[in-house]
Amino acid sequence: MGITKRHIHPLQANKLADYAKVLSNPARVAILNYVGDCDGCLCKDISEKIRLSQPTTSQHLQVIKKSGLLKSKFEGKSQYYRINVDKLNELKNLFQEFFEATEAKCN
Amino acid sequence: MGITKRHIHPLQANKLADYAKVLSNPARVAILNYVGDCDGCLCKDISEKIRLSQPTTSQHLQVIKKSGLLKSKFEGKSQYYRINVDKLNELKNLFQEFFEATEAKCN
DNA sequence: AATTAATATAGCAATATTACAATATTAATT
DNA sequence: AATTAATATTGTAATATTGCTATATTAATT
Repeated sequence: MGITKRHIHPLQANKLADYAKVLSNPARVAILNYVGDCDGCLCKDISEKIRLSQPTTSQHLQVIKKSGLLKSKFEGKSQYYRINVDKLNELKNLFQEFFEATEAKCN
Repeated sequence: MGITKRHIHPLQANKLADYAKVLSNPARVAILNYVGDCDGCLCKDISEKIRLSQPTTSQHLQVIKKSGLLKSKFEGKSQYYRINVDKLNELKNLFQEFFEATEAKCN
C-alpha cells in the first residue's frame, strides 16, 4: 500500500487529479507563467528565471510536456518551449466544468 | 534537499499550487463529487461510496477541509460535510484567471 | 456504567516527489 | 578533431504522500 488506488475511482476523477498534479508544484506554475510571457523559451533561461538548477528545471519541463501543456521544437541544440494553447483550453474547460458541476449540485 | 522550494516562487504560484495539490488525488476529487451530491455527508458514508477505509477517508476530508473547500458541522457524534460554495467559487476564479492570463500571453 | 457508533489519531510500509551534483549526450562552432 | 553550449540522464538524499490496521476518543443509547 502507499500507492494511490486509481482503479477504484471514476475516470473523470483520475483525469482531473492528473492535470491538477501538474499544477501542484509552484515551480511548474512559475514555468508556465514564464513560458507564456516569452515567445519560445530555453530550459537554461527558464532555470535562471525561476532560480532552480538546470536539471531540476529540465525535469519539470518534461513533466509539463508529458501532460501536453507544453510543446517544444529543437533548433540545433536549443529547445524552444511554448504553451500548447489547445491543451490549455482543454484544461480550462475541464476545471471549469468540475467547479460548475460541483457548484450546481449544491442547490 | 528534496523539499519543494516555496520561498523562491511568486505568492500566486504557491497559492495555485497549494489548491491544485488538494485536487491532485482522485479520492479527493471523488469525495468532492459525492459531497456535492448529498446534502450533508458523513465520513462513514463517503468512505463506503469511494471505497477507501474510514481512516483514509477521514484524512482526505481533513486535507480538503484545511483548504477551505469543505465545511462541517457536528451533530452528536456525526459530522456532516458540505461544500463551501464561496471557497469553491474562489478556486474557480483563481484557476480561470490562471488559464486566461496564461492564454492571453500567447498572442 | 456499559455499549454502540462515528470519527480521529498513531504507527507503519510502500511509493512518489523534489532537488541537487556529476556526468552524458547532442549539435553547432572553432 | 577539439571546444563550447544546451539539454538530458543518472544517482542520491531528504521529504511527502497514500493507504492500511489497530487503537483512541467522543457522544449518544441502553
